[in-house]
Amino acid sequence: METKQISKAVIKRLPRYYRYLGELMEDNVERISSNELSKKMHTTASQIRQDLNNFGGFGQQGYGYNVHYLYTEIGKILGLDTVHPMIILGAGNLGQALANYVDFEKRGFKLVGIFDVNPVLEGIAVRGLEIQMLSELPFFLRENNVEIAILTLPKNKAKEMADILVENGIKAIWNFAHLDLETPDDVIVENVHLSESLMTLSYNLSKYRQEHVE
Amino acid sequence: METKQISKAVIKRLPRYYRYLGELMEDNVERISSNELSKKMHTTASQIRQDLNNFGGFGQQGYGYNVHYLYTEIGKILGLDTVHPMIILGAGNLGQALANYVDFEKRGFKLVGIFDVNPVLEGIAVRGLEIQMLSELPFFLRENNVEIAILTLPKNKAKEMADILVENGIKAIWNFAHLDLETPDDVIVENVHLSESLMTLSYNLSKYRQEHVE
DNA sequence: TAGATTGTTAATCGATTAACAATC
DNA sequence: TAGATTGTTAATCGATTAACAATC
Repeated sequence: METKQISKAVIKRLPRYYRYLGELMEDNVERISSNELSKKMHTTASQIRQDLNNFGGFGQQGYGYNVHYLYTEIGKILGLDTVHPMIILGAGNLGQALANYVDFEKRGFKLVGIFDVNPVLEGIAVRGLEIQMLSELPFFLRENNVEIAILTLPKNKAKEMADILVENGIKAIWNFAHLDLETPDDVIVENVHLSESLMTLSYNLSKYRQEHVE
Repeated sequence: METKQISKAVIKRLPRYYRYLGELMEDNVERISSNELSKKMHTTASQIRQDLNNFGGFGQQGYGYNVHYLYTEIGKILGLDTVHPMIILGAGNLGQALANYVDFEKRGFKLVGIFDVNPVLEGIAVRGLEIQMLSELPFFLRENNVEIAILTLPKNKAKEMADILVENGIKAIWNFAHLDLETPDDVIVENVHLSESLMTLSYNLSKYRQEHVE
């Protein structure tokens, strides 16, 4: 349907615009020009205008952008105007940390289930939800409407569970496991590879050290 | 000193090469060609050769790359051959999750301290380290050699603490707080904005839905 | 030696920045 | 109307892919 393909780079920047606009709203700023915003965000006004115009003309010549309007529109583009039921697979520290992120629910990401393999955890409540056994997952998926699955399981288990998720019609996986999931094209996977992020940091640190040896 | 500037895109790919090479080693694969590796990783052989040649000629014509050698060399480039003492600021679920990542220590990222504001947590042991009060941080930094600080504090507190870290000579911050830190140029900041990652997922989900309405 | 595959240069593609006419 | 600032086209820059000579 949509033919105009929007680049990944643009999409990755949208949530950051959204965050800055939210802060401007908190500061009761009513309007902002691409130039002012570019200074705040350490980017170029040109990029901001180009990015936004992928989705429509949200501004007004001679005026700039209405902060509240732009915030709402970017929210819609990001799909934050609808509820996304989600489940967490893996109730370890990371899974529990994500379960307790208050901001998520505020943005429409509603946690409806949390699962683990460890029988010791069964029935323990996290954010008002009792931890269920992973073996109950297929049944749960058939009985409930779930959009997003968060994978905070170890590598092997994650791979296995990804297959089960796909079989049961899950269309989006937020993957924290250290592997690249092999899923059909119509399943959206967003990876968070924490160790890779830390290695990037380490690279920059090492490079800096090398360049500044006395 | 070093003048050849290596692009951020290349650096972001290095940890992924490192991961795949590690898996190949586990499978006892001795050598691999850029072409074979490109198929495994869903990228192009050309990109792999270009990326690696930023750092030197690690391969051999007619043979390919020795897996173990390349793994070790990329490890060195990423600074994984030295120990990086690090501290965690924020002993909530996320901080504790990161503290318990076994893989980090294996790669030289050695946790030497964990701090929080909450007095209730004081003295509780996480991975063999007693949680300390954030007020003790400046003293700790003067007495101990710390390279990396992991920020898993809420926004406001994170901003305040970043200043203290910089004042006390910390050169690298792994930032999980939902804000862009304002730090001097010689301080390396690597951001993990989880909510932005989830919004990207949400965008793709919404777009997919729009394109497939019955 | 012949075959394979790298390292590297050249061509293409895409993303960012600059410029400016349109318009509020 | 004059000034400001967008939306958009054109120019530049950088990154990816293709091609091939070098060489193991």
